[in-house]
Amino acid sequence: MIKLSFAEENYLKAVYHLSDAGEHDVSTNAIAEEMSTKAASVSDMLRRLSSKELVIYKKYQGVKISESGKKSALQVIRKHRLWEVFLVEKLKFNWDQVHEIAEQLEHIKSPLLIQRLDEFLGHPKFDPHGDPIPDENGLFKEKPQTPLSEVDINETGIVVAVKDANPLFLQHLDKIGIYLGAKTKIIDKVQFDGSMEILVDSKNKLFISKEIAQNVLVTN
Amino acid sequence: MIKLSFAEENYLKAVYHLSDAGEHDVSTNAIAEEMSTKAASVSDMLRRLSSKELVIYKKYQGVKISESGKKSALQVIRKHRLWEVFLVEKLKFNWDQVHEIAEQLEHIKSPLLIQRLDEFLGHPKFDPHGDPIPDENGLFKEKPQTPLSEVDINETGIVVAVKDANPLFLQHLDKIGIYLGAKTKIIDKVQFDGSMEILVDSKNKLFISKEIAQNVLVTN
DNA sequence: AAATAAAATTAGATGAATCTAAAAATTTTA
DNA sequence: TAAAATTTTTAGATTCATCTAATTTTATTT
Ligand SMILES: [Mn+2]
Ligand SMILES: [Mn+2]
Ligand SMILES: [Mn+2]
Ligand SMILES: [Mn+2]
Repeated sequence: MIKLSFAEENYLKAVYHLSDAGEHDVSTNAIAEEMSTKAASVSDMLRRLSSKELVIYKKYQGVKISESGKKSALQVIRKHRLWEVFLVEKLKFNWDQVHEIAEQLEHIKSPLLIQRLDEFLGHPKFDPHGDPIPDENGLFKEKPQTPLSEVDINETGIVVAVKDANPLFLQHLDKIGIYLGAKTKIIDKVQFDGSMEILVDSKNKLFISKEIAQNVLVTN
Repeated sequence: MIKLSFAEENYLKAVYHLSDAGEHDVSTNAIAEEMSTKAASVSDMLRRLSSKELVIYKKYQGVKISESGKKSALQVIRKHRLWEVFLVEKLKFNWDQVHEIAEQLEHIKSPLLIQRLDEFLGHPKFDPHGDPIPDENGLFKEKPQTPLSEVDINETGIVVAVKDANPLFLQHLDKIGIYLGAKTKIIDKVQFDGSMEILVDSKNKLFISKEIAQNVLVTN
């Protein structure tokens, strides 16, 4: 695996995520949006990544991540999520504070460091947002998960992940008492606006908006 | 404190170290040597650092670090040394393995991260090589230290630091049984080549070269 | 004090990564 | 399907950090 620049790693991660792990093609504009940059910069970078065979790129036709690109992206994602676990478990950060710092730490190059960090953390399988941590070979398994918005009335579930790591969203979840591991039961759903009433841990009754319901993932 | 690039931080550190904490001026060639780069690149960077008032630079006259430059350099050094402690104390790295990785980690920008790391490590005052760790304000105190080469026959001491963090040197110290905290007593000194015979922890008799003796620092 | 050597700076290139503005290709709509 | 709108790429700059080669300044020798 060749040594990539921070920018190359960030682009690869964006292509990987936007393509749903390499399932479908990704547009230049989608990447520009995700990375808060300009389409022209994206075109330029795609040309470079393509010449290194990290992506499959045909001008005007969108881009796909290659096998070697996917491998690199997964290692960066592994590092990102392990560092997030470290920050929360060891340094007592809140889950809304870790993403930004992990964006930097994910680019540190030292396989031994990551191996030791993984051991130190006890080989965690999920990060503080419920996202799976790939192993050294890029392998991982997801928990089965459904957005609260799609759960039926009277059904129960356990919160296993959040779809978005936006700090404001996470802080809001903190405030209303939703966290990974919380037990949920759907009490009522409002067809009109997609909001719902739920019971958390058999004691807290909450009204949540459609936006919240769509971004909280549960298993049953 | 403005945000500096990795390169700027590395140059500032080099100027700080080569000038003995800002005591005297530093030559362009010395910096180039220290950083394994070319004098032309150094001149260029000094011009840029000077325009940001991080160094005091007069063409052909050498460079001095400014007060704000010193402040920045000390924060990078603080991060470097805290990360080294983390790697050794928590991730079980050997003291010869940590410098390279800390060279990367020292550039992570997050004051809160460093504050938390410092707490997590129990506010260490020295790094794995015996170097002092500056506090948030850049303040630190050195242990009084003398190179073994300057200790008189029959005098004892405790190893408190090493002058060089070169992995080969540190591995050699491991092999012969010299470590931070070891008790030393000078048995004999050879005028001819500066080598000496010492007793470590009252039981291991060692012959060490001048090079070793000059780079092992003790207190009495 | 010249001549020579050494050290340092400048000139001019290069490669990454970004940008704005203009041009080209593709998609949508009328 | 032709026109309009949108998306994407290219052209041309800019900034940072580096390099080699040439020039200039300073230091050391005869
Ligand atoms: Mn990143
Ligand atoms: Mn995460
Ligand atoms: Mn560094
Ligand atoms: Mn050190």
